[in-house]
Amino acid sequence: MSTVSTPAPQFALVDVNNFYVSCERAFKPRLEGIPMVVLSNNDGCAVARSNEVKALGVKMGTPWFKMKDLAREHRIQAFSSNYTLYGDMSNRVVQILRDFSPDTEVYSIDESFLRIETVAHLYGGAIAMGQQMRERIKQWTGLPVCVGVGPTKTLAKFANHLAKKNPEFEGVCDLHAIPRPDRVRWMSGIEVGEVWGVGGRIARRLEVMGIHTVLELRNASPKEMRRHFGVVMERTCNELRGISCLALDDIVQPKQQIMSSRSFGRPVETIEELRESLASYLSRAAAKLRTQQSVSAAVYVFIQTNRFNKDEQYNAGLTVPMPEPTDNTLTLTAAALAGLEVIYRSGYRYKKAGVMLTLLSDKQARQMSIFDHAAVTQRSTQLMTALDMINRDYGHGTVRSGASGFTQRWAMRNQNRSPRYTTRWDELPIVY
DNA sequence: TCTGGGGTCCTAGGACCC
DNA sequence: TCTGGGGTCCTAGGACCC
Repeated sequence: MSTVSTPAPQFALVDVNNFYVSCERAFKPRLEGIPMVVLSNNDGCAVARSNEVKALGVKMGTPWFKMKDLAREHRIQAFSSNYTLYGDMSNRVVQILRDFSPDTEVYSIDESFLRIETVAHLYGGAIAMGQQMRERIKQWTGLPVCVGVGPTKTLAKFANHLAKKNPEFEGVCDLHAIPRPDRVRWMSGIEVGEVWGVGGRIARRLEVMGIHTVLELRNASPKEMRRHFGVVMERTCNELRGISCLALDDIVQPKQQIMSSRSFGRPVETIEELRESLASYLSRAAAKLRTQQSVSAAVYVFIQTNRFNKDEQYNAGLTVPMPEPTDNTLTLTAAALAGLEVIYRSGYRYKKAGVMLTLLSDKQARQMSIFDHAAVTQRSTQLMTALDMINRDYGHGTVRSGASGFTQRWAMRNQNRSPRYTTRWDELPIVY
């Protein structure tokens, strides 16, 4: 009989408050306290809002043109998104977190899960550990984070929500440290739609069943949840009860599909411009494909008109199988453009186009086709490696296929992007 | 004039096989 | 006249996430 008891799992969820907004503020402290938003690609929607803007009732995803009046009235500052900067800041936060616990899952650009049950005591417990994470991340990157701790991922998310919304937690909430009656009170005060895994659709159906709050979902029967909504909801329900069903995904799995698409800065009608844009998206997707050392056996290409317009709509997509899996930008581009020829119809004003690489597999393990030619494959790999190196060192798009065009009049709008402070020598911040 | 982009997992139902 | 049923694989679509 073993006398060694494994400690119960303890998950921490660390997320950066208003991540994109906070990244901008880290380099322009004068923006602190000023209402501001960061806009999606094409300066379309607000995808990050400062607390001041949230207080004005602006919802996530509000189109910028719809809030212009409000913006004028309250002097809301708007920034175009600067993904190079955000990606780099995100990596810095993850580096810091890995020092606290090696069992770290990077869940999204601004959130990580950590398993902390074996290390929390080194810092004086979960709450003290959370406070030290906050301090170090603030000091080293300038970013504010909140920490939620619980026995399951779903409860850690819930705790994080409490930490974010309620100042009395001082940015760190450990559910275990909250007395039971208080936990019940917190759970009964928050809408069921806030639970991780419960989206708008399911929340509405739950409401009809009389389940309105987190507590009511926690107290529902998991079996019944499964009957109505499937295994995902059964798991969510169990996780709320403290039964851990979702493990930490600390090993990064290669993506199963890689997408690149954009809305155009203005309507596009000609096939020439669609060709250019698709070639340019494809080179991004293929570069990502090579980064994860995969090859793709099929390219999906699609074009769409503006669904918000009253014009006649045309949406089309086509999957083009590759004769053999490849990571070569030029081969994949040829396939995508062949697909475009099939689906293109003239006479429409296109708003968006994109490509998706699918049927991905590991490049090393790939089956050689009988037509495969070692020398050809090797030349292709060398060419792509050189391309990736140049674009890495001199900025993406430095070397690209001629098919992607030179003027790129279809390119997205991006009117107010901040400098890429941390990744470009010529855009370094200057301190006077 | 202006409305993002990139993912995952699950399930139902059809195709196909024996 | 009688015209099965179960298993597996694949795909499309729905739901969710940030």
